[in-house]
Amino acid sequence: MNQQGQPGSAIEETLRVVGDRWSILLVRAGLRGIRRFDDFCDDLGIARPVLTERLRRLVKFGIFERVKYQDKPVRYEYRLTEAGLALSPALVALVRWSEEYSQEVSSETTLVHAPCGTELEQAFWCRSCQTTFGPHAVRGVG
Amino acid sequence: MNQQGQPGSAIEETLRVVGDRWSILLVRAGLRGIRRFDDFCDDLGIARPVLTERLRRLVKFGIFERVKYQDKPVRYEYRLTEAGLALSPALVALVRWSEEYSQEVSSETTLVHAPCGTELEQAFWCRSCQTTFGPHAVRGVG
DNA sequence: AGACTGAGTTCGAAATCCGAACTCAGTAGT
DNA sequence: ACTACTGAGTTCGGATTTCGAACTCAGTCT
Repeated sequence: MNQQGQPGSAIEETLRVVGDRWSILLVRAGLRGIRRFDDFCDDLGIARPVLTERLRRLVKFGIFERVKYQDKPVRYEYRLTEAGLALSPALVALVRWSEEYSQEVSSETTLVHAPCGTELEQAFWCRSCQTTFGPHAVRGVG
Repeated sequence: MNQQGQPGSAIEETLRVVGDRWSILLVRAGLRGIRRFDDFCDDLGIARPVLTERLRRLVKFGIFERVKYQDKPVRYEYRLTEAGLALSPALVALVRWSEEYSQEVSSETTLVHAPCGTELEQAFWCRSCQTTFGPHAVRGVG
């Protein structure tokens, strides 16, 4: 609603880190338990040089950490940090969107509350009102 | 991403549509009220040929619609559809992430619960448990 | 020795992106 | 009528990014 030309808004900020064709997919793979270079490679079909560069950047921005898991031949793997895990609301939002609006693909519900198996809903939470609410009640998107 | 026209998961599905460097930014611009070709161009600093191609694709996937708003010299503008609007939870998630974890830029809180002005939190909601919960308790992301 | 593992690098070819200049229909001013 | 301007694009050559395939390098297994 306003056109203040700030240097970089919050979204631009975030997209500078994960706004390419692969980063979000890498985070998702990480959430699914994938950690090793070759496994990322096989799972996503990403070209190896691109994977190298992408992982390096995600490490630099604190989304993955490069951890030595073996000494004899030195080997590293990539684990999601807390910041990386914190991207999951965005992933969930993207999954839900495709389930609801994507024209292709039969979308079964794939996201559930682990303890009870119930389909999850995404909501915003207001601490002071103690209520959940939807996107229409959000002010300041962007 | 799998080879060829494989079904692909929900996220891959979504990212095939909005998973490039500009599309999310275009949606955000749309949310801020921008509709005209030149205005998208100026606001984002996107190259014109790329903007042309991107808008065409987003229209094809039902996120924007191309609307004639004038006859004499025929002119079109681009408006977000309902499906486009429905991407806002994802945008919100990205904004929140940068506010919380991005190392650069002083991030003031920009997203609030409109009725009361309190900073919002994003959470998952289980209808049957009647509780909110965090990413750790989500099963099946992707 | 020879084959294998796993995290990368190197390579040239192909796809994308870029800014700048151009098009095209109509409008406004002198 | 001539010029300048508007707004939604298109065309151009050059720069950047991505690609797949093959290679490296240390150590291990048989």
